[in-house]
Amino acid sequence: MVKLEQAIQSTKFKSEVQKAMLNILYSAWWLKTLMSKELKEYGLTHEQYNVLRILKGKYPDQMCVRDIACRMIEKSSNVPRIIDRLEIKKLVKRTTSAIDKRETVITLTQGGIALLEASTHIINKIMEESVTIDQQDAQQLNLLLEKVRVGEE
Amino acid sequence: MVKLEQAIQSTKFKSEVQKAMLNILYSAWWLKTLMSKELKEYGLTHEQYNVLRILKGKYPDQMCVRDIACRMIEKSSNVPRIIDRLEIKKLVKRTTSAIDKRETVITLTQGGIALLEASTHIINKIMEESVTIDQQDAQQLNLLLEKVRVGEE
DNA sequence: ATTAAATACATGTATATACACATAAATATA
DNA sequence: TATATTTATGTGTATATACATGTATTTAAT
Repeated sequence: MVKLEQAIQSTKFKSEVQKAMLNILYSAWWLKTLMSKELKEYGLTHEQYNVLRILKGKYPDQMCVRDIACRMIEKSSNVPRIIDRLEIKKLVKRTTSAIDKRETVITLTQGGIALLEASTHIINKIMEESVTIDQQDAQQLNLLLEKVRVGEE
Repeated sequence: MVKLEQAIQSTKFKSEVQKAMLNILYSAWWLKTLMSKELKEYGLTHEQYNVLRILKGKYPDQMCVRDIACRMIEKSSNVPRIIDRLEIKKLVKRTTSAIDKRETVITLTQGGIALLEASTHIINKIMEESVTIDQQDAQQLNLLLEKVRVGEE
C-alpha cells in the first residue's frame, strides 16, 4: 500500500479533513488510471467506456444525448464529442428523433455491445483483484463520501 | 445531500464495492468543480493552483520540474505545459540550473505568492463551508481510502 | 398565427490528460 | 577518451474538460 504521504510527498496537512479531500482526488486518479490501462487494450478511453455502459443500461432502448449526459459521472463531459469517436469506430449509431427533431438518438451497435461485454469482463476482473475492501468497508465508505457531499445542492 | 443514485441516475450497482468506486470518482469530480469555480475568480485552473501550492511548500527554495511532477495528485499531469501558463502570467520564473543544465528551476514570483495567498484564503473558507464532516469521520475516510488502494505498487 | 423563450445538440477555444518521442546534458561503461 | 545509457525537460498528437456560443426546433405567450 502507498500512503497518501508517499504518493504526493507531503506530510503536513492543514487538517484531517483537508487530507481526506486530497485522498479522494488521488484515489479517483488511481482508479481511473487502473481502468484506462485495461481499456486501452480495447481502444477505449475511460469516458467512452462510461458512455457505452450508460447506453447498455437502457438497451435495447435508445437514448438521447441529454439522457446520457445527466448520467455521466463527470457532469461537464462533452457527450456529443465522445459520441463522435464512438461513431467513427462504429460502436454506436446516431439518428435524429422522429418525434423531436432536436434530439439525436444514440443506438448501440452489435459491435458496441460485443466490445463492451469483452471489456467489462476484464475490467470487473481487474477491479476485483485490485480493490479488495470488503462489503462492510465499502458500505462505510459510501456513507462517508455522501457525508462529504452533504452541502451539495 | 445528493446521493450517488440521484447524481448519476442509477440504482443498480453490481456490488457495494463497485458503488464505492463510482462514489469516489463522483466525489472527486464534485470537489474539483467546487474548487475550480472559486479559482476562476483568480484566473487559475485547479492544476495551476496545485503547482503553485507545491512550490509554496518549498519556498523560498526553488524546485525543478521533476520534483513538482512527483508531488502532483494526478501523476500524468504535463508539468512543463502547466508552468508555461504560469510563466506567461508571471506567477513563476524559469531558469536553467547551473549545477545540472538539464534541470529547469522554477521560482515563485512575488505576484505568484500574492495570488496564491489570496486564493488559498478563499479556497480554504469555501471548503470549510462545503465539506462539513468532523475530524473523526475524516480520519475514518482516510483509513478506508488507503484500504481501497491496498493493491497499489 | 406570429413572436419570444426554452430546449437539444453541435461547434469553437483554452487548458489539461495521457502518452510517444525528441533533444540535450549528465553519468556509466568499454 | 569515446560511446552508450540514463535523466530532465520539452514538444507533438489525440482525447477530454470546462465553458461560451451558434443553430435548429419545440413550446409558450401574445
